[in-house]
Amino acid sequence: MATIKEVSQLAKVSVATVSRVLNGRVPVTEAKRESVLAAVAQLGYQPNVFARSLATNRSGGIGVIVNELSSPYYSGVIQGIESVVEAQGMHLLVSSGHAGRHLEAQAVEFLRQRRPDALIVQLEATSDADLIAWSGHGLPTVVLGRYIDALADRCIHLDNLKGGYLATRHLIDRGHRCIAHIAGKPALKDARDRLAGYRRALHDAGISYDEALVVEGDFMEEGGQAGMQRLLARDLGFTSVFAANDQSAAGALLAIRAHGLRVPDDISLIGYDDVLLARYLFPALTTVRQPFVEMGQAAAMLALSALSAGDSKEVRRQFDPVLIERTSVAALQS
Amino acid sequence: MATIKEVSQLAKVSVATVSRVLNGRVPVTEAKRESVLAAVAQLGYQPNVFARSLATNRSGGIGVIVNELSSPYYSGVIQGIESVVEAQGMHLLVSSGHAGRHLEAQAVEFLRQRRPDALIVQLEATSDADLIAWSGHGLPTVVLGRYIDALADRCIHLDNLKGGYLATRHLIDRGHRCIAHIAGKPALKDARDRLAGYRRALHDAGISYDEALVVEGDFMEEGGQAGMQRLLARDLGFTSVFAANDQSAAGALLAIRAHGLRVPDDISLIGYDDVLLARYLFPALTTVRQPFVEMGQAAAMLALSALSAGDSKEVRRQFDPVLIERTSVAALQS
DNA sequence: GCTTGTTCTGAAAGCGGTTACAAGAGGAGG
DNA sequence: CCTCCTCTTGTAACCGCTTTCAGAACAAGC
Repeated sequence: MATIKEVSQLAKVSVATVSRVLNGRVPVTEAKRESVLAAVAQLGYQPNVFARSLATNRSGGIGVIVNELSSPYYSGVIQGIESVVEAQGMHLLVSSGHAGRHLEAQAVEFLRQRRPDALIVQLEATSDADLIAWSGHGLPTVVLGRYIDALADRCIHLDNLKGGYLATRHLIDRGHRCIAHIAGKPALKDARDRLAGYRRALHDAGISYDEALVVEGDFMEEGGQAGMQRLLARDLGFTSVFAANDQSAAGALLAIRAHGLRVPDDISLIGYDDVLLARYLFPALTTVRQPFVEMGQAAAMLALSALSAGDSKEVRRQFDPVLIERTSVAALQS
Repeated sequence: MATIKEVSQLAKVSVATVSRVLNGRVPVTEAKRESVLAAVAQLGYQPNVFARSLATNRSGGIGVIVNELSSPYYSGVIQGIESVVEAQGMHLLVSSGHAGRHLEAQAVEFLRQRRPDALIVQLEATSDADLIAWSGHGLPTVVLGRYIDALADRCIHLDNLKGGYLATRHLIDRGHRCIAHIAGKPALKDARDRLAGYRRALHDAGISYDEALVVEGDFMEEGGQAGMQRLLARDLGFTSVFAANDQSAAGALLAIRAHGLRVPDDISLIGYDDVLLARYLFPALTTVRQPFVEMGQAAAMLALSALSAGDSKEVRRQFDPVLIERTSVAALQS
């Protein structure tokens, strides 16, 4: 593999000049520039990124941490990040598969050692305080899926309260008054916010909140299924269910069907996220969409803007959930 | 950020000694070793990976190229790769979103510049010859999802012919004799192999191959839907369909339903891949599973073994498809 | 006690770039 | 024609680590 020195010899200039031509921020005589370029082409020269990073103390990499690479949520986000990072000639360092506070911290440490120029994290178990401490530590950090006051200009998030409101409101608009909710683990802010949205929508419609109509799920199919079974066993006469995410909704669907009821004829069902499977469920799931890819792109732009002292003002940080109507919700005959 | 020099001064040894205790392949007196370790701990020292890479000419990174990060196929594969790569203390450099020969080559070039220690590629448009040429170029390369003779010990793949056979055979075993097939683009080897498996199963069962029963899809929902419509329009009296992947099957399901028919009562349907949505379709899709995560892990192990002059013999390179029975296939009353 | 052999250790030479600094070239102004 | 500037260029000092090489230290053998 050719080095800058070989290029400089072939082009009959100094290595400094080669470097200047390649980096282009210092003017170089046209004749020399061409000579260098010709030598570069002839040798197929490619700068050694290690040497460059050592000298500049920049890696050209953006670190990304998500909980699970293969989940439909995060993979959309990463896709979004990747598209803008790579368009900037930078690369992605990914780390995943870390559930729990300790493992998350370890993942951050792991990436930090690789010295990315910026970090984008979507962490669940880590506290706000830790996040604040880390991002103060010299490495520009973008926080995905959470809003932290102290890091306001570095947070990309979606208003989950509004999303929960939207979903519940949709059911109310269709005539439903008795609405159950399969929540996520209360440890997750997303889950709490969606629940809060649910409660506010009920409140605004003058429907009183009934604790018995809410069960705790786990954002997974099993939890949705189990939650729905408990709900059905209580026999409270609800006509619709808002599940805190699509997977829970899928589980709920199974339980409803196993109970001999039909969606949406007997029970209307609405999910959250709009992942791929929502379209494929039968009936196709009405749900609340989170723009994963766009949020990933925004996160990447924010991270990059922190590097180039650029235009972080223009990056959108808050995203709105939007209702996607399919066929799992029926209007109630009244 | 502390450097090795500061550590050496604090520990009152030379930088060489610090390096030796950190890398641990050269013996160091116990007293000095402890002194160094203490200094490292006190300073919170972390080696600079750029300098290390420059000196050793190893990056500690594994490059991965896939077509689409957010697809359920590839994200499973990446998950698998990531788990073993990170367990080895190495990291992942990912690049995606490259459809077409030219962009694929560009992605390879992009990653090559970052000098990963090995490369794992799942490429569709690139020819075998190019792959052979690239992998001869000094960078250990593992090829996913394809079998190339010249690279036999560097290929991880699944026997798609067997998978196609399995699917078709399953329908035959259930009494079906008139079986349609929604294929993938013939440019893709996977698609051709599955079709070949379909034909062989028919042949083995003494059923003659009817070209009119096969339509070309695109591995996506739209293609599956359109293909199914064409098939139905031909009115050939088939009782079952083998779709070349689950998404096509999902599309086909839509078309069947739109035509006023039911699955599996009127038409049995079988897919391929066993991605998440297969379980959630209604009826749940009988399909052929590809072990994505395991294949990713195998690819990573193969890549790593190429570095450590290790035990590549033990890595499994060929994987078998397995039939997953759900409820989209009915036995034919005869 | 001296030689020989075996470990350990430190000095210093890379690895391949970037960039501060100084010097040369050329043009403008007096 | 000389001086002063400005614009390019080359030299060389770094960036922080690994590793070779040679010397130091120590144990063993005679």
